[in-house]
Amino acid sequence: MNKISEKSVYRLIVYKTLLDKLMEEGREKLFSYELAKMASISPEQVRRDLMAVGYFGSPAHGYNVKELCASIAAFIDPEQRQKVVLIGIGNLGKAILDHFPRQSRKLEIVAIFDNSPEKINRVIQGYRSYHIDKLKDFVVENAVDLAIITVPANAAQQIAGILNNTNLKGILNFSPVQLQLSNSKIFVERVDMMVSLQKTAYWANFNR
Amino acid sequence: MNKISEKSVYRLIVYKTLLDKLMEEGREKLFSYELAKMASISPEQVRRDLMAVGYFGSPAHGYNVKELCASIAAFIDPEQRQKVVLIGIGNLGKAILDHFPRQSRKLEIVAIFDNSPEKINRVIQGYRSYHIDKLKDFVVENAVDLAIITVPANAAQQIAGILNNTNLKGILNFSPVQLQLSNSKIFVERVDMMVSLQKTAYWANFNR
DNA sequence: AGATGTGAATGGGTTCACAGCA
DNA sequence: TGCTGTGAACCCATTCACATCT
Repeated sequence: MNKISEKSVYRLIVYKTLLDKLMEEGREKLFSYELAKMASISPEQVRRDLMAVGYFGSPAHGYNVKELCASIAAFIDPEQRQKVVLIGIGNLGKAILDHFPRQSRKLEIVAIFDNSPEKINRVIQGYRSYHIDKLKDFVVENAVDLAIITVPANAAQQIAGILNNTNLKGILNFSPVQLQLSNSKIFVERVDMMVSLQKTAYWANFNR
Repeated sequence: MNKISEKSVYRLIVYKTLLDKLMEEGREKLFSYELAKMASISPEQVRRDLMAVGYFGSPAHGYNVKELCASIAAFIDPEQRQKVVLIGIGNLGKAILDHFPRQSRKLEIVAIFDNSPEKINRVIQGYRSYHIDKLKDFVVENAVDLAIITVPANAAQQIAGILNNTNLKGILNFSPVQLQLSNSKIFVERVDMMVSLQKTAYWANFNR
């Protein structure tokens, strides 16, 4: 595997999302500048990113949408199906369940967790819910790959402690807390909505 | 104002969030490496970022938490209070209302919008809701600064079109769509939870 | 001694510019 | 002609290394 930057991977996923939609609409080919415009990125950047996936377009006709899509998928999608758990069934957790693509080929939510009695041992939005006490055993026994943390700030580090001693591979952390993990095998991605909002406020006020 | 990078601003906001909590806990001083650890960043990076805000610590005692906090606030917080609207009162919108700091000095949600009859003309989580038809006039008449978009994919571009012709300064876009705006005065920050999840899946599988 | 602030070096990411192709 | 793929140049971000301070 060639080395590739975190940012390129992110953009490839964005391209893939756009291409999926184009494909549905029956689009057959497109040029780098078209994809660039849709993603608000320079055409050179798009071509540079595409070099990594090893699919080549034609100067005359650009890229074949279907083939390009397949090539990017081959590059970014994990080989095996990934088992995902979601922890924290509040509004944010439910929002993610809403957005989660049901027919995703590669990512599957296998269980959801909370500590509130009225939310556990039920089926919520089609997913089976359990108490957090069951989290550790569940992750270990089912070889869960990824966890999405959507619990409030005060509970986040406790969850991290539980997950720290499992074979988990990655965490997507939406809680407003920087998790401290000693297990450096676990990749952690953090998304803090309030930090993003403050960032927006800063740049909106004197952009440039 | 010295030029500063987008990433530095983001980190400064993270520092500020951490320092606020330390201050509440009564912490009085700290060293760069401590802040670095909490933010999972190198100490040099922290010091470099702090150069931009113009607050200087002492080699013997590090930084005074309260003063540093105030300096960062002076640097990143907008001068005026910013009026914010939220568009889309689904689970995601409600999640943001949950997380929104009520006593924020600088950011204030002044109204929320949706197109569903049972969600409008009410008070939801303490915020007044209106139909999207009212959005444009509201933004213009109240000189709204920022908009948070949490509507589904199919409605997002329509909202962007409405906001495009206002004096709005920034948009935080949570919808899974790259908004096309002709008004380049508007700063747009995009957060796509599903792209973040796929990114996590990629790096979790062969991290490094 | 053990921090800080910062010039200099390094490393990565993006854009430029152009050869090559249909 | 008008695109693609890509070396080279440029630019920005991070880290190193060290003079400086208490």
